[in-house]
Amino acid sequence: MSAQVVESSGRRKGDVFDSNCPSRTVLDHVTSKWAVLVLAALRTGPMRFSALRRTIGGVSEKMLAQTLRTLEADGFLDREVAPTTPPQVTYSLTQYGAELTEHLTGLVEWIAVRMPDIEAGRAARTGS
Amino acid sequence: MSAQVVESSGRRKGDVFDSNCPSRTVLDHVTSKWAVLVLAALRTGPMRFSALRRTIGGVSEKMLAQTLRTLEADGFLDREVAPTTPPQVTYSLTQYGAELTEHLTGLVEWIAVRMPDIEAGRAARTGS
DNA sequence: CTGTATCCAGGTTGATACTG
DNA sequence: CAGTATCAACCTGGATACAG
Repeated sequence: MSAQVVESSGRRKGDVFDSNCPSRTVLDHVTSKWAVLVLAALRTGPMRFSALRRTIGGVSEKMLAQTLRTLEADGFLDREVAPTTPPQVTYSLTQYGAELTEHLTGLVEWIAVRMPDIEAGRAARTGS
Repeated sequence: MSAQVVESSGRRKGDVFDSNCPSRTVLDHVTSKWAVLVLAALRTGPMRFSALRRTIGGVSEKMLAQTLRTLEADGFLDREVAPTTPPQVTYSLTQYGAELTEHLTGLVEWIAVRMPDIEAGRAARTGS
């Protein structure tokens, strides 16, 4: 799993530490402010644009659309348009998206659970 | 684990979907471009400033220092200064930092492993 | 409803120079 | 070595208006 080709630079292929590696681009995409929340929201099932907008507090239409397009281009999201009037667009996780989201939600839930301890620690350091 | 207090807004306490929740701040910190890489780098052991700078491709001194200060304030990093000349500053993960990093590296490694498939999928969509 | 286009303010980043 | 200060450039992101 960690046995990989070593280049002259001393970095491994697929290494996120390499600023020229494509995986850095993907990493930036999925760890972007809104992408994390979009993926987390879709984890429980497909959602429409407006539902995502309502679920994710503080997101603008522009940022949501932009994030959705990026994630779709990366192959993490499927976009399905119902030819009705008005149109209904539903987003869902692809298989890759679902795998990715498992890792992300693990992170998100850990933060949610540990948040009280984190804040307490911060307050203690500020106080001392 | 998922049983939490429901507020009038319909959001759960500690919910990252709430734009006013402190956990959103922490989430933004740890998913920021450089924080992910700093934490991943420190996973294998303590490192000094210059070593981090070398390891993480493309990071500037300013951004590295800024990221380190944020993570330290959040309680994920310890900063130890050796009173020598020139000074040597070593960074290491706290217990929280180590837990957090486990989740992050899971994500990072998944991306590294899946990268070929992701790129192939992207190429296929572009071509069609 | 689900976007896209445009404009613009503000924050983030990087280069550079400087300090302990 | 390990930063901090400053400044300009870039990009992000929000508001608004408009389109399919």
